[in-house]
Amino acid sequence: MRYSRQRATILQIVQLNPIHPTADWVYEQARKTVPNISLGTVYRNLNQLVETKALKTFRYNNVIHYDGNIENHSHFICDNCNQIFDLYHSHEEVISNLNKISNHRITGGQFQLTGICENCKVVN
Amino acid sequence: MRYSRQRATILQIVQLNPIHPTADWVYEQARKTVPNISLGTVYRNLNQLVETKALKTFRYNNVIHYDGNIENHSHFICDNCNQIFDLYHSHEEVISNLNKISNHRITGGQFQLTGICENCKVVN
DNA sequence: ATATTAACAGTAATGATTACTATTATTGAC
DNA sequence: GTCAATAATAGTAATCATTACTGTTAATAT
Repeated sequence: MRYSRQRATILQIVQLNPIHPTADWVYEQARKTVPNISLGTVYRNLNQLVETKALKTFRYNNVIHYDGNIENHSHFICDNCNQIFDLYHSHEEVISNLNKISNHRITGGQFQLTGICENCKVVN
Repeated sequence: MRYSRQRATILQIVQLNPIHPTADWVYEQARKTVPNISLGTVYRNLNQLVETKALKTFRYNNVIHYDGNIENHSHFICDNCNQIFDLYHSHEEVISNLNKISNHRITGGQFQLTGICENCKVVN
């Protein structure tokens, strides 16, 4: 994999903005640094970065979100403000509990939680 | 909501086939009963049935899957054969545990587990 | 029986993502 | 430093699941 300014920029944008951005958001940001970068380049590089495990992804509302946080964690999405928060808990524990009640060999999983975030709680 | 043969057929197909079918699969089945049903009708009715809580949905691999099982349950997808299985466990317990470690008010969630199913376990 | 209108079939549009292609830029060897 | 080989790019076209639109059909209340 050869160096490119575009890829470096894209990686940095996702890593410095822990808001779980979409390709389109990354594209808009990247244009500030590399004005005529193309959306295709953004998608291609994001996918490469996911492949090399520099980034993670998940899908929410039909759209792929990219995550510079590659630790094992869940996502909590506020029903009120739609912000996406990271949620740290023992995935191993949940998975080992599920393996106790199932005959499958469960090895991984994605947890997407919803509710009201701590900021919106006061209001609602 | 007025009766229609199309909607009745669609509901029955999803309810009788607990394979978490996609709109396209439902469409192909429905054509056997209502030969010139249109894909748009399938989508419209599936969405209506979700709205009236007769069906549930989840997204996997970019595609919406419909589920006649409206009980609270998770999905386990085999990495080997890609079959989607239902997984019953106490969502309440997982959620209450997460609420202990989080300041958000977590009320619901979707759990998508992966691994090797019991059928593929023998081979792999 | 008939008027009202929800639901339909068929088709066009949408929106996120991916594929294609001629051009540009990185990199390793000289 | 120069240059050849080719990975990566910009720009654009294509794809694919899903939704929207429109004139026609059919369910149902009177």
